[in-house]
Amino acid sequence: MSGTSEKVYVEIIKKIKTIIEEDDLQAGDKLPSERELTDRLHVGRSSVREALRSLELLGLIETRRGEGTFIKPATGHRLVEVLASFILHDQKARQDLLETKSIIIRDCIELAVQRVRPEDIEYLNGLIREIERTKHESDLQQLILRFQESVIKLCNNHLLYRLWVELSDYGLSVHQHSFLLHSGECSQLLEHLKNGDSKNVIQLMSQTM
Amino acid sequence: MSGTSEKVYVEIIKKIKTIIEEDDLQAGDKLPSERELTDRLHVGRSSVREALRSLELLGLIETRRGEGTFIKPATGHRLVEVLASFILHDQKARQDLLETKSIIIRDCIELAVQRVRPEDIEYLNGLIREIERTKHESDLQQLILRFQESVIKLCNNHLLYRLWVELSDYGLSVHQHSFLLHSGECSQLLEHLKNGDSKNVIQLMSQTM
DNA sequence: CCTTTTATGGTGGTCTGACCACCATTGACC
DNA sequence: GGTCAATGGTGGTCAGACCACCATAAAAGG
Repeated sequence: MSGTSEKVYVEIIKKIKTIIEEDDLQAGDKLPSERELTDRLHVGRSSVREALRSLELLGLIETRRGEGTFIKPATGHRLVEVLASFILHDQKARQDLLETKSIIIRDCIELAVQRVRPEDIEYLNGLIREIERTKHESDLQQLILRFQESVIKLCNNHLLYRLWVELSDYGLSVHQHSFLLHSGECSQLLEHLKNGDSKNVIQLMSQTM
Repeated sequence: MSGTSEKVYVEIIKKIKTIIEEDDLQAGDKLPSERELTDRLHVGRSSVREALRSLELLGLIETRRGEGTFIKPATGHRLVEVLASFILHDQKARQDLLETKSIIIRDCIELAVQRVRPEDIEYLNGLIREIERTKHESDLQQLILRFQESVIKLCNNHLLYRLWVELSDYGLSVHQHSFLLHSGECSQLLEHLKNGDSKNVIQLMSQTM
């Protein structure tokens, strides 16, 4: 007859969300400790932990032993990992994954060529100069990955960008490694981008599956 | 120095996945009880519960008090709910959402017109006949929703379809209600589909935000 | 005075045991 | 044969205990 038919741990998740909003907590900020939440919400610590563990698996928070629980910047890594391992069973699913990623890339680039600004070009130019200067292989990979991400980000749609990131991670869990452009292709891509030639940009980025 | 630096509840999730694979459990099947998992995996029941609650929040399993824990068919409802409430804070995010959904719809339709088969047309025709016969408002909404879903599904890419579903649910949590076609528009849409006229199909489906 | 070391309190991580509410089945009763 | 109560299994929740880890403060050393 009471109001709360919801499970306690789901209620706690909502309360935590309320706390975040009321205290205006941002990514990186510390949440109240498990024991404090236990006292404030009048529930058992195990229920608090069930709520926190769920949010952790979703990638929304991060717990550091001996320190506390912290809000994570919104990326769906863990989520992807779990969903991927549960969902990517059959061949059809993998094929759909590749097709979808290809489509999302195309969508991003089409928006990108419309929305790219001079300062974006300048930034990418700087990256390419760094890429050409770099001697170390590991640094090179880092830079090229950042270049690719930056190109996708030009779509100026964070949700679409995140979809790309998640699909890339899905793919990673299938292929075990990611595909990077060569340094020469980066400067080619930038040229096409400057010319508004979306077709060739898409063709290049589609290699980065 | 041991192998397991991972948290116990994450290990348990992996073990559960293994159990599902080895026993070839399908959606709807029952998982071992919490106490049995406790014994089999040599861990505490609270850790087992942390794992199960996490999977429940992800929408991968369902627990029924007094009965047991069951595997759910893969849909991301709860996930969407949680992510939406946590992520959809600012106006930009909502704008990105609408744009992304619009793009995904376009992608689905473009694939759909390439892949639609005669039997699909026949099925949609049947739905339209039902829609025209129906008198009850609630039945009508159900049918139109199924029609819209069926059209999206024609893309024959389950991942893309699920993205659409999730984005629709996101949108639902913003708008509090969904937008349906009118019954007349359904038959118009089917005509365009038969003619391979993706532009007009996209235009109609884009209203269903 | 400053640096290093040690002690301490707070934090998450895990396990155990207990009790409750709920459900399905069984078996006694009518 | 049908009805209903007892029973055992299940998830739901709580309380307490102990451990490992971290940051800080206090004490020791230079």
